[in-house]
Amino acid sequence: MRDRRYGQFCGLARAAEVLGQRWTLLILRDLLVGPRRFSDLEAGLPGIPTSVLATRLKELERDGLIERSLRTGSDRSVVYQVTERGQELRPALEALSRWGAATMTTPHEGEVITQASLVSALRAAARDHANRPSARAVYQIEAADAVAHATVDEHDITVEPGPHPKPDLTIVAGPRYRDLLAGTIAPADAVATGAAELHGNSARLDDFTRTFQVPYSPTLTDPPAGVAASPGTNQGDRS
Amino acid sequence: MRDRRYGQFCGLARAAEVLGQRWTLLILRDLLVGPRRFSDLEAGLPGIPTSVLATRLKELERDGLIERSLRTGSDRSVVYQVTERGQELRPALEALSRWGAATMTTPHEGEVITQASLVSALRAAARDHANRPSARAVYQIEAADAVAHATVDEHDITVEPGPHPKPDLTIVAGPRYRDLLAGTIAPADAVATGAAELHGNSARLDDFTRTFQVPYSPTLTDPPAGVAASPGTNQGDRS
DNA sequence: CGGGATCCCCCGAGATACTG
DNA sequence: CAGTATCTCGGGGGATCCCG
Repeated sequence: MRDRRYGQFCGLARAAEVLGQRWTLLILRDLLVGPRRFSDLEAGLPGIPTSVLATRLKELERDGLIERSLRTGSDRSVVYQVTERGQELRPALEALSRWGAATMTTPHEGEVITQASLVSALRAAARDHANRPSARAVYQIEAADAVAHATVDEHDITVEPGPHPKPDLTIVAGPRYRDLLAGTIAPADAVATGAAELHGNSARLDDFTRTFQVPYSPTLTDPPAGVAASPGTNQGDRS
Repeated sequence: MRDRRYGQFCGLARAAEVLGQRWTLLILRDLLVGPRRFSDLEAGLPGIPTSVLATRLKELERDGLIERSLRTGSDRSVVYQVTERGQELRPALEALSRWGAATMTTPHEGEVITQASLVSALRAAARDHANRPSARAVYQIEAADAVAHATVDEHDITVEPGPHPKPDLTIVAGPRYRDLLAGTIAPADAVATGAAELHGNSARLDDFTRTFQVPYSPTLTDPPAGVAASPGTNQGDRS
């Protein structure tokens, strides 16, 4: 566990020392959705070696971003959860998410959509209450095997994993779904082009796209992605 | 140059693929201050291997964050500068800087302060114009061997490297200077405790601390830093 | 002298197997 | 379920060398 320091008295350098290791940001993304067990994390991060996950969890605990606790009750298992210090990362991770979302024109081959990635993407896309419709609504969003729901009122937006019992509108995302959030496709055309399939009060789609928005960088040349293919399959949450 | 991908259709994962390599964030920090030559970057990033710097610059160019250009005129040399896509990273890097700044209670042994780190730290600390005094002012800030100046008016704050010909107030930072920005030390006590030495209109210090602010995490336990020692020496800008 | 390329060494990540 | 152990291999740290 050597010193991967940068030797600079600088906030960005300090952040990079803690967060710059491989998989660290994605582990935190998942834990910011909610407490998770070791095997939950492993399932939500396809490809991570167990040894790396174990090492990262120890480092993050040492650095004060997360803590282990023993779940009480029927299943006495270990859960990891973010500390207050870890919570403070939220604005920075959401800014990074939005920046990265500009390159997501289409999934690369084999890319999956996990429950945590869907939730954190929607949280990052949530607009300020001054810049969105004031109507209350509950949306359910489905993409590949991931499901999340968003509860919107005048003050807050909360996004949680899993389905909702009575959503006003359910949106089943197609391959070009992201273009809908980017404003490249008009909501009215979304269903026609296959960007999304709707259930429920489809008139709410307009409100939805004005409530959640991702940036769009027209100058981007995404590396050739072959077929704009199936997002693959999701592992992870017992929702 | 293998695929250090994460295999997830997720903005944060995409960002981590581009930015998560070692030294990348610090290279971008320096380039966001202004165009730099290879040797400028090398000098401003003590400890970076030239091979890593060359590799990172190629990757960043490939990913569209920076571009090489040949400087015209007397010195025909190569300069690297951020593209518009690179500029879009500013909010995310500033959020990371602020988060990391909370751990900067005292410099670790051997940590240096570079020109670019000082400039980017001040830019990240600049408060919204709704939350700061409206007075115009020019501040010069000196920390270790680094110097920067900030020009504040009602609308904007600009921070640039190097000294200013006629600052209203010059602040020479001592070891506990950051506590001043964090609000842990009252401005009136700053000079007495050695947190800062002032030249010029010292009544402006109050405005300064209300214009630039860094977060403070009281729960942090910084690893033992030995002596709260000399920040070392700065390399870098020909200012 | 600026702008790298090349070399060696070793750490850390990936992959898989195994254990409390 | 929650990790540890072991192996291999690519990439970073560090020094040196090279080219226009």
